[in-house]
Order: sequence, then C-alpha cells, then structure tokens
Amino acid sequence: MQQSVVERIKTSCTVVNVNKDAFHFLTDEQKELVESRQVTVAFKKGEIIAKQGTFTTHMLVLSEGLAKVYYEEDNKTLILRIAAPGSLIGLTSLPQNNNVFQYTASAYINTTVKLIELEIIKKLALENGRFALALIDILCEISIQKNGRFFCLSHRQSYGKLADIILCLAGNIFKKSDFEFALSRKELAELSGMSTESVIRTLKHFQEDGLIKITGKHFEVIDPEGLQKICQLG
Amino acid sequence: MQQSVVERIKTSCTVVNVNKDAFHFLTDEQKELVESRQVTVAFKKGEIIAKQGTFTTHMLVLSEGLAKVYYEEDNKTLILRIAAPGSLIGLTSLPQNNNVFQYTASAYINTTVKLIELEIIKKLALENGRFALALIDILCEISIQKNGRFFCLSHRQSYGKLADIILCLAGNIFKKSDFEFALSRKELAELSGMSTESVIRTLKHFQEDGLIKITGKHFEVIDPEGLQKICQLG
DNA sequence: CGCGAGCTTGACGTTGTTCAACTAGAGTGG
DNA sequence: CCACTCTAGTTGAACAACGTCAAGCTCGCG
Repeated sequence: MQQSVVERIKTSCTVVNVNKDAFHFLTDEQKELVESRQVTVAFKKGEIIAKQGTFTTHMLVLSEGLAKVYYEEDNKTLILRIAAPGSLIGLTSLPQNNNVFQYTASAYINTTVKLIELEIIKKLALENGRFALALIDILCEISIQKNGRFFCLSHRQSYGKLADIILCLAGNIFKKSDFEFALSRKELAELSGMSTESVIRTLKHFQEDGLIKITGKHFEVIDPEGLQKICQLG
Repeated sequence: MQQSVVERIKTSCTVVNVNKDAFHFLTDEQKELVESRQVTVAFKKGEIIAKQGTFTTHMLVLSEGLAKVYYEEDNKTLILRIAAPGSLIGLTSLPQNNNVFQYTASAYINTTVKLIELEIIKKLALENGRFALALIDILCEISIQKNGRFFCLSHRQSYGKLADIILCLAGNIFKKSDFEFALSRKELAELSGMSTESVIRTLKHFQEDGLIKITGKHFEVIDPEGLQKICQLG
C-alpha cells in the first residue's frame, strides 16, 4: 500500500511509540496464561488510567483509544509520549524496587486497557527469552524516541516544536493529512512545551503561510515539506 | 557507612546512571564466554568512543573514567547522560533493525571501555532469563532517569537547571561536596542546556549567595539544601 | 615575554511568557 | 426562544529571561 506524504516524513519529535507485539513470541500455553488472568477496563475521556507515584502490581496494554503519558513534578507536567493501541504503559514499574507508576496516564478520548500482572510478565520473561528480548526491543525503541522528542523540545524554538508535533500527529497518530482534531489548544501547548497563546499565534502564522488549514475542528496539513523545513531550521 | 548530605539529596535531573551489574547473573560458563571474547580499549580525554549513526556489532561497558553520552542533530547536541564506571553504552543498538549507535559517546577524561558483541548479549539474554530481566531493569532505570532530566531541562529556568546539575555532580559523580572540577564552563553549559555566559553569571550569583565556592579548579558545595530549594522553585 | 584558550563582563536584542481584555459557541434553565 | 453562563479560543501590550555579540581579562605554557 502506498504511504501518504505525511506518513513518510520523519519527525524527530515523534510522540507515539509503535510497539512491536511482544506477546506474539509467547507459546500458546503462555498466551493462555496471560489471557486467563488479564482484565479489561474502559476509561472515559479525561479519566486517569494510572497515577504517578501509586503502587501497582499490574502493567497496562492500551487496546483502544489514545492516552496521554506524562511526568508530574511541582504542579508542572511534561508529556512523555502519546500511547496508541498496542502501547505498553507501566513497563518501567517492572524492576523489583520500584513497583510504583513512574508517570501518569490519562485518556485523551474513550480508551480501553488490559491489565496484566507484573509478576506474570516477569515469569514469562524468565521462561521465554524471545519474549524478554522483545521487551528489551520495546524499551530501546521508547528510549530512542524519547531522545528525539527530548532534543526537539529543548533545542528548537516554538515554530519548530509545533511544526514537529503537527507532523507527528498527522503522520503517526491520525495517519492522514486531514483529520478531525481531538486536542484543544491547551493540550497542543502542553504537548509542544509552550504556552497556549504562543500555540495560537504560531498556528495562525502557519495558516497565513499556507502550511496548514483549520476549519472549526477540521485540521489539514497542506505543505508537509514546508513544515519539515521549519523543524530543521528552528 | 554514613552518606554525606550531597549524596542524600535527590536530584530530579540526575545525569549519571547507576547501573546494576547485569553480568552478575551469568553462570560461570557464561561469564567466561563474555570475558574470553571481550576487548578492552583505552580512550584519551576528548576522544570519541562511539559515534551516532555508525554501524556497530558491539556494546560498550565503561570500566574506568567518565564519558559524555549525547544526541546530535543539525549541529546541535543534547547530553543524555554521563556514563560512569559500570554504565552500558549502546544497549539501544541491540534490536535487530537498528544496529547503529543511537547517540555519540566521548571521553570527559581518560577512560577505558570493554567491547562486547551484541550477538553474545542477545544469546545470553535468550538463554538466561535473569540476565535478560537485569537488562530490562537497566533500561527501565535509564528511562526513569531520562524523564527526570527531561523534565528538569524543559521546565525549570536557568538557576534551577544549574543548581540541579551541580547537586548531581556532587552527589552522584564525585560523591563529595568538594572536588576538583574537571569540566569547563562550556561543558557545564552544554550539560544544563544553557549558554556559557549564563552559566558563568549564574555561578557567580550562587557564590555571592554563599551556596557554592569556587577557587580555581576547586569546587565546593556549601549549602546543598539551598541549592535544592532553588531547583524546586525555578 | 607573548600567545592563545578559556573565562568574565556589559550592552543589547529576541523570543516567548504573562496578563488582561474581548469574542464565539455550546449548553442550560426560565 | 431568548437571556445567561461557561469554556475555549483569540488578540494586544508589557515584561522577563536568556542568548548573542563584542570586548577585555587571566593564566598557563612555549
């Protein structure tokens, strides 16, 4: 299948992690163990799925929806990534000594997650080397993506940051150059690490330059290459 | 042993990763395999140990010295962490599809590293679940620390960032409140994501407020609690 | 003694945040 | 069906934080 332009453009600031399916490496018996013990929970838009600092015995797999994964400190928040279907949340609570959520996750839209006991994950990783390696792969992937996002937020200025986020949303999350926009300006601001007002001004500027088009809740990327150029410059 | 004040203070921006020793979980036979195949290389101050983007078949274990691990893009750099003895460098190159260094590492001071084939690591992770889990632990640890550093650099302002870095150097790297300072102002600036001039001005300010004392190359943290208060505020 | 790298200082400009006011649209209740 | 309110979005002006630039300084070393 032909990929669209927005899907081919590489954004450094990518915010969603395309997790490979680690469970694929389990034997039928092991899969059954996971399935027999897992619980599915549905969350409404805005609800908190996992709260940083709370004890946990489970890890989450996002099966439907979209969640915001963020770090909190001193009443400020930093969005770490957007979890899309297939994303694991709470893998970092696996080590013995920190069975505490290391970040908060909340639902951007209605989402459902499956809860799997960390002990089971640990047991399976011990038994099944391929599964363990797949988890390692996922962690590496997240780490690499985080470096890119980290770089983007700390070294680019507002135009570049916002352009990058827009490309990422179009390319990695909605996978279309035009889409109904679920996020508020405030959430977009949080995501790109700038103030709401700056986001608005910058979006306006992008529109005047014919890079994007916003009509009500409809969002359209018109010139992805132009946006990418802005990323690299600023 | 009693920990000093600087060692007890928690910095969010911690920049060094205290890796547990994953190799400890190997059987004698497996240890022997690693040791028989590993190569030790010494690097001089300033030399590049691993270059982002180059193909690699090996992972590195830093055995002596101190290295700067950083991400490069568009001629700008972002320091990800400081690797101290015991740190693994290049674990993120383990997944099949990216056998490329994901970041650059260079020696702050003379340092020696051991090279271990990624294939051997992979083989051992497959065979030995405890080893695989230990690698997972390390990756989680790095991830958690990176969140803290990410937050610090993007949400604090200059005083807070620099205060945090100073506490981290004292507490995690030199493990003393006074030490001979190996880094130049420029390197300190890179580390805290600010300009050299701002670092100088801020250091001066800290001195005037009696928080630190700098005499030539000698660096002393006088009021760690004061520095920590600055982190939290700004 | 003189050179150069790293360090320091001051002046200035840019960027982006903050604050305050205003607008538009959606939902609510009389 | 119309005020009424509430939230999200928008705009402008003032301000603060930092980076940049340019110049001068210091110290180690040939």
